[in-house]
Amino acid sequence: MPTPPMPTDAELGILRILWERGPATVRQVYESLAQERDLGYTTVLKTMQVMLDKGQLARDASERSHVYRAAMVEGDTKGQLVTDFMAKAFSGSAQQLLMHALRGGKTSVGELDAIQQLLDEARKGRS
Amino acid sequence: MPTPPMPTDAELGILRILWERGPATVRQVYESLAQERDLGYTTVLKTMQVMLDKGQLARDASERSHVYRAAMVEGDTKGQLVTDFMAKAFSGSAQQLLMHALRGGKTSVGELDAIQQLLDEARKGRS
DNA sequence: AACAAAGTACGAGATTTCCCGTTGACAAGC
DNA sequence: GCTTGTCAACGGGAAATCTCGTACTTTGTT
Repeated sequence: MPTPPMPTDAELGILRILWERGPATVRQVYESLAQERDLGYTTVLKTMQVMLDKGQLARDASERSHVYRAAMVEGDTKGQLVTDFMAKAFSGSAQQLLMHALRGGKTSVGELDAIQQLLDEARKGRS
Repeated sequence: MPTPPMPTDAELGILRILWERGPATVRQVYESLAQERDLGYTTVLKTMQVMLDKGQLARDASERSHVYRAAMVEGDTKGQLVTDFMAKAFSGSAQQLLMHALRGGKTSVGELDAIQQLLDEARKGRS
């Protein structure tokens, strides 16, 4: 009730689509997800209905095709997710987290610049 | 076992202890874990036995109290974990990951410095 | 030798997660 | 009016996960 529970993996996949595309129907979400992995339409529908019950999603049911959207602030949810993951896997160390995130060298130079900017801002907040 | 599967949450808790303390007996892991949350000795034992079967842990059974250790390279496992998480929650964006990790301002100045160093090294690898 | 303490092995219940088939409502076109 | 297609609703099943109780084994102590 007051605190919607942490999304499961399947739920996170749906949230990610809604975060990227904005409010969407079940079919739109389904078609995005089906490109990544094999699953049925009713599976997505059921999951989104459950998420509606949990308070993770909200919807506009005025039209025949209901339009769903993420119910919570995107940044809050993501922050909670990463904090939880950081605690579970890295004992809460942001340094370790980034170290292993940059490993593999998949991060572009542009992204590195953006990270630099984030870092500068975080520094200002401390001093 | 070609590919040891991704650790579950409970398994990750055990791995984290072993990464921090090095090889340990079930009782030692149990006592560390019991400080964080409430659970039984046999629960930890059983989980570690399952992990042994899966190839996530290895053990020295020559002594009466078996000594367990993480079977895979710590860095590889952590890298895989963070890559997977980054894909699921942030569509693979390291920038978004760090942005939400630094949110909340729990990161110390010393850690920020260490992150800066990581960033510089990553930059060198690109240019 | 008998007993107690500590540890492992085994099995299994409870819960969560994930997935889909089926059904019924509704609308559009013939 | 009947058929066809789309969608939400519902129920439930299979698998993974987490947890613990019980039984057996080994070691040490009296």
